[in-house]
Amino acid sequence: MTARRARRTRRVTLRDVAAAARVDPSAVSRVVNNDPRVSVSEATRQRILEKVAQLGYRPNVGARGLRTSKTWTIGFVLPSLGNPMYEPIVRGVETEAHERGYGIVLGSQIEGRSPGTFASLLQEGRVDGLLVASSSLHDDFIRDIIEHGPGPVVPVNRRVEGVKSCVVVNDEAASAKAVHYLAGLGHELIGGIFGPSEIDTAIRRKKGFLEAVAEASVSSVGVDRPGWTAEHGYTAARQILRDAPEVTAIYASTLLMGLGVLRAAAEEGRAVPSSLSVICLHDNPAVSAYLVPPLTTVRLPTEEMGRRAVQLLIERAEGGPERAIMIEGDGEILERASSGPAPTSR
Amino acid sequence: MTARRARRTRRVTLRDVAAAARVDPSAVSRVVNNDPRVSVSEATRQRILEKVAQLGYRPNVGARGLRTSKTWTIGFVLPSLGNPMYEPIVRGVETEAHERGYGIVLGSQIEGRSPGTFASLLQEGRVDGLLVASSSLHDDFIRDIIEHGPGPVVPVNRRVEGVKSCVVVNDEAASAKAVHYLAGLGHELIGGIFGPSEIDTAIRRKKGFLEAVAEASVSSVGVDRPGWTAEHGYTAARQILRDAPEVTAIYASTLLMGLGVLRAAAEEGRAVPSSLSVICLHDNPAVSAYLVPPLTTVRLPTEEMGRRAVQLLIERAEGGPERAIMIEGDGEILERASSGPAPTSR
DNA sequence: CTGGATCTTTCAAACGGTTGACCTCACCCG
DNA sequence: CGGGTGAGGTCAACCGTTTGAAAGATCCAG
Repeated sequence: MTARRARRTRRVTLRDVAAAARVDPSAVSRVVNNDPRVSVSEATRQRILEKVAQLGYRPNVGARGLRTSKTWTIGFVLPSLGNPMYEPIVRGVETEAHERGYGIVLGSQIEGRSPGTFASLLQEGRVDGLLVASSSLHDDFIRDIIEHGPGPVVPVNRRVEGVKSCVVVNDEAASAKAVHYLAGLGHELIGGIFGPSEIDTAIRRKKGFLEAVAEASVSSVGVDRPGWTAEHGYTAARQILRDAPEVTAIYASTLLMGLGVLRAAAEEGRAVPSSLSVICLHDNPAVSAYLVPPLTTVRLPTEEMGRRAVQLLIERAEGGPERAIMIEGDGEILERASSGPAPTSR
Repeated sequence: MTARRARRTRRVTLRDVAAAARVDPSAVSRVVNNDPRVSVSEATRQRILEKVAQLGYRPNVGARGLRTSKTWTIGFVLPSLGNPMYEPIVRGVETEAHERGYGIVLGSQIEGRSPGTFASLLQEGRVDGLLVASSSLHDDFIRDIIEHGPGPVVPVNRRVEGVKSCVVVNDEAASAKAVHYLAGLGHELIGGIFGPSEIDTAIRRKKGFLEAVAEASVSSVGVDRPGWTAEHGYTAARQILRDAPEVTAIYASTLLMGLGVLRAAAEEGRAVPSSLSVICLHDNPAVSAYLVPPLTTVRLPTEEMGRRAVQLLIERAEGGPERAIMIEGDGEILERASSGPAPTSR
């Protein structure tokens, strides 16, 4: 009769290691954690480390967390993952967290999920703190989470009224840069498509756009939308192209919106870029470079934003002060085929 | 002097509730968990529940997990989130997990992260099981995780040789359906673009494609690529269009690849769909509907795949048997503007 | 009024680590 | 030779829950 494979290798505990190395569990714990307060001879240290490696011991985070009240886990609330601009943020968050020994638990913002859902991540001791990257949650919702969650909460890529901590990029400057770029190409009437008018991120983008328009002495026609998707970009662009067909360029607040603009242009018979230039904020080269035509974008340091957000959150979890971080830089224009000189007026 | 806001509301514990309700902590525990083995008078039950609500008590998952060796958390390994086709899977996984009281911890597959990284989620007792949705990890890599992780691991959207458990959709049938659809439009030479030739998912899609090509008595020219991105689709399509310009339709294995095909077509001067039809597997309407032209796709029940995967994993974590699940259905063709009748030969 | 039987409640031992305090030597110095 | 010192290690309590078992309370029949 063949030996049945063991049902499941039991997890290796501190005690197992201690027994194998013939020392007290506390000694193992101190070696594993490099506790400087208690000395262990080099010989036993080696013996312990050897057994740790040999048995493949890994401390149980739950038990450790119980004692130290640290879970080594960060909660990350974000909207639909379908938006390609979240990819670099997630990568930044994941990488930084991983490097510092933290895990990430996902809190997708799925239709109609209440603030309590996210606050309970904190209440249940599942996470040490919460990152909120959703740019479509209402401020109240986020304040509600903060109110009921016993732990730090840091908004990412947006600010929330009354909440000091946050990590953002300079959306305002980037939007302005896009406008100046277009103005530099000779465009004199520029369409602008913005997000939900009550959300900080949308407000800052719009502000940067409008100020630059004034500064560059060009004209503009702007439209707000209650979301950031391709559909929002599409309907907004249709509206602009119908109401003000003289526009020769359109600025969109997000990559997906830019997608919608391209389609609207095609449907309205506007060739891009000869008759209409299109530019948008936030790049994801895996997508934007393969559109027809490839989309000109303003790249912002979003991966860094993710990393810094994790840093700030950990800092706060360890008792650090509230801070607002704006990552410097006005972005980099990635010029692709969707933008070009304004058509010479006839 | 104004009162300083409390530094942080301490977490409410079982003992706090017990003290408030003047009962033993164990009574609270049993009420909270509806333990049927021990009875509690209706009066005290009410008193306890009242205090629970009043204090906002939520059991600490870490402590509970320590005792019960269940973390109520599932690990989810997936590649870059930039791929819009993962969105529905993630949504399915997240929703189902949430409904069953589980949390999701993310394990992004970031360049050069070793199997150990993922296995340690299990070893550290962070999760009860692991879902692996990456269609670009090598089989060995996944077997390695399974080998070292003390807990169930379920591949999603792919099968792994030697691993029975998995959840997939019928990629083969869906690919075949795409081919028959094109054949039905009169296309007689169809290009096929596939993923990494050693990955099960790519193999099944290719198989379905080739069998349908034979069945429909049309010809084909196929290309394998070592990944699934727009760039892979782009280079593959260029190659096909150059080597076999007579093709009148191209099938791409993923949405992003389809994107690349559209761009290649534009660059080669092939109008879509009048001179070249394009279709791809897996839909994400937030993207595909806004391309120029909107992309015809085959939609598969990927959200359900995510849900079923969670179900199977939980089942396995509770001691259930290994099972392979294929979600029925050959997909639904979402006909958009990128496909049409074959150009009539001159 | 007494002795189960039954219902309600409490006790205490885990789970796997961490950590302040304590113990035991050997060694050194005056 | 006594005592101080420091290195090397162990003890035991604790973190917040769960859960088998025991203890108390209540009730009913004899």
